[in-house]
Amino acid sequence: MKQALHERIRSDFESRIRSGQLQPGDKLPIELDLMAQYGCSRMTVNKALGALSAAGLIVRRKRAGTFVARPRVHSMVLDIPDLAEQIRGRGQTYQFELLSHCTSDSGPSPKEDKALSSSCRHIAIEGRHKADGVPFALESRLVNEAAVPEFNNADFTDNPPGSWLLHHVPWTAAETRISAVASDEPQSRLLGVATGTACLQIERRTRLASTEVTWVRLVFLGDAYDLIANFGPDGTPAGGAENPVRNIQAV
Amino acid sequence: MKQALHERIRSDFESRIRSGQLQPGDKLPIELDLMAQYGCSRMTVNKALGALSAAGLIVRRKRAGTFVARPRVHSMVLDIPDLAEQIRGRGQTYQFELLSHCTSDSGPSPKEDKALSSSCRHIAIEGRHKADGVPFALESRLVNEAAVPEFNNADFTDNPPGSWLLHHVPWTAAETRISAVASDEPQSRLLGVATGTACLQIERRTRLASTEVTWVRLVFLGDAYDLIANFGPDGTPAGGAENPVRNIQAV
DNA sequence: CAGTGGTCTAGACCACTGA
DNA sequence: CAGTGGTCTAGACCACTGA
Repeated sequence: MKQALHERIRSDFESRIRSGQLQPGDKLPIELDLMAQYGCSRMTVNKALGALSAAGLIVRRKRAGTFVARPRVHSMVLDIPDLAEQIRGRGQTYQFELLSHCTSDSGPSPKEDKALSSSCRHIAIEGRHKADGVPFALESRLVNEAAVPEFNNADFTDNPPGSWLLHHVPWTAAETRISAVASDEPQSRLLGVATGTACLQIERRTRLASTEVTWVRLVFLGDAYDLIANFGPDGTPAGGAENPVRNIQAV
Repeated sequence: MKQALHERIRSDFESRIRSGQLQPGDKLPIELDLMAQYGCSRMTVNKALGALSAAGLIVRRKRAGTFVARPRVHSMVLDIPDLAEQIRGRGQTYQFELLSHCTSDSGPSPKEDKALSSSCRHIAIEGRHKADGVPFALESRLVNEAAVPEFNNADFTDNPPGSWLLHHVPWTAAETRISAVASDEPQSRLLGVATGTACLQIERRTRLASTEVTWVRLVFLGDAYDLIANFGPDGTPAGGAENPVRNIQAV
């Protein structure tokens, strides 16, 4: 496949920056020079540099020129694992075990009162994620029935509800909260560990425009699960993350 | 300040998508129609839609047209807090307490053997983060002395080493690992909690091109700290995150 | 005040792909 | 095979700002 010229210019400079050949603060050639170097019009050069600027790799200042950005980090890119895919990628068997599944007209249980607005019918799911038959995570989920009518007919033996939703439901925004918690008594029983075991807890609310679609809380055994985030300057994903699942066997 | 036309077109459609007025799968007008609507040239329309496409909000297919994207999440944007800033933003006093600070020619301690390549001189720091005088996190850090010669003269009373490095050292890539751990005995003593308390552990390696700059491990009290991530389709930050620090008082 | 980037035009030819 | 987006040109005028 033939590469567009603006894309070649862009990736030329991206690799020079990522390799360290161009370091933060270094000056790039002015557009006029790049036109000559690449034998193209100014718009083509401008498109390439505009993309780098939008990605935060360079900073452009009138009259002064174009420079490699000094990174300021306020965010990074966190890879979201597909649980089933991850486990299978490690050559283990993945299994989702449905523990409970009910539809409710009333508001959510007190514990989850802020999860979804209580005015809508919702489906509540509890389940357990297993790798090679050993549980490594618990899932509590609420789904807005109005937003996802087909959810009740879904089958979760091969793919967990999260994967199913991701592939069947459009959404526009999500908020995730990551924290460490000590497992309580029921959780410990389901996970087969001592009460108070350190767990990584991930809570997420997903919306389609202003409609709440689903809320989920995942509780992972602390010594069985990691999240990995990579970033270059200003949130640009720099490299590929490897498998977030560390040592499921250690469970 | 006068807004560029391509930017106005871009934000017009972004808000229509985020508000739900345009939903995933909906078709956008073709470029020719948009030229007429906005009274501009095709390049201007193309630049606006190109930006939305690069952000993953729309999908463009030849002959078929332009459509609102069905989000596929493989990543999300995680806000990186500046600890001192966060704490002070809550009206509490922030303090970093240096517990140890030494320079070493030999390799890192066995525990951290993979942290930085042992061939270089490095500075090792141990410290404690406090909010209103109460410890809420521990920090272990290695710094490549060759990459950051000024580090030894830095003062960490007002700003922790992480903030100092962020503002003084250029870097190009970082990798972060997030997990839950149970505090060990020395950690528990320093944090003033029982051994085995659930903690959120963040490990990060930062590089400038291929040179390792610093490695850090932060251990937060689980009930004192959250991370929050927001995302729109395909990793686009959708909304602002609020303060990641939940209830420092609860320590 | 001159150098640099920001934006825009009015075209053009091409590549893809779905009706 | 025709509609749509992808890319590119050779200009233009302007806005900013640092030498």
